[in-house]
Amino acid sequence: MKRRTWFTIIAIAIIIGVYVYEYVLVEAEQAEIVLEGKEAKANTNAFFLPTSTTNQIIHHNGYSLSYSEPHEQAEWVAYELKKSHLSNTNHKRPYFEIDKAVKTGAASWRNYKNSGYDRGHLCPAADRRYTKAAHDETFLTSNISPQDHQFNAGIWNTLEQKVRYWARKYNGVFVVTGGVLSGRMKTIGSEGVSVPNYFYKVLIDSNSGKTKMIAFLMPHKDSSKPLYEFVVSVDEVEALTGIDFFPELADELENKLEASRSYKDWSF
DNA sequence: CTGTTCAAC
DNA sequence: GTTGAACAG
Repeated sequence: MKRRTWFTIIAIAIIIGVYVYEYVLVEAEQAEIVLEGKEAKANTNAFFLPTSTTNQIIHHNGYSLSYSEPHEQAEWVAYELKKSHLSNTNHKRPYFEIDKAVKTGAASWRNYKNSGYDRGHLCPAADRRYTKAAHDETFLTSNISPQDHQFNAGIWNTLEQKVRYWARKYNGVFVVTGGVLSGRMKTIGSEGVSVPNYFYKVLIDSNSGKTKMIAFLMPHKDSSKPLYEFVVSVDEVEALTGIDFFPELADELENKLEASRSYKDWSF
């Protein structure tokens, strides 16, 4: 054979080799994500997970989420905030990363760049400070929603601090949170990330005596009102979002707790 | 705590 | 790209 023919054969072999190598890498990565998901699921209190209206639930080690592809964000993020999770350790704030576990492709952080909106955490970084890994895991684009800075640093931040206060006081709480992804919404970035008009937070405590719930629904703007002014029933959040929050709970208890908008069992 | 921006390496 | 400091509520 001519030397040129050999060059051609070797060149083709190299190209094929690279493709096969990359294919194997991607497969291995996917397998790893699935495995991580399974391990993570074992860590989460699956009993309290809501239903997914989007059919795409993802389990990370520190939280689970249901991703809405049309809105390029999670419809809910859920996690258990144990008393033992509360930590004062400081970790350096990392860059946000695209969540590779989202099969339909999670939003890029670039959508938020110069959008005028914060990359607002759903599972707050401050709730996962017990390890660096747990902290950094909250910096995935599947865990953020566009939030007005005054809102995020204001009333929403106040609510997040109250959740930590309750986790301390009641020996842990289970948290479900997200933006209300319905109605007319503004979008940001080339991928069209929806800007929710409301954010909600639903809590359940089954660690300190009788099971209790509380839900908050907040317009996406800062407020100086007291937190309890934003308390609604879980049923109201369900009606707005289409999410069924605690389907595994015994129906009688679920119906009773979710219909109530009383906050007498929660100390402010 | 919640974040963003900008300069230097 | 990474890192660190300054800034704002």
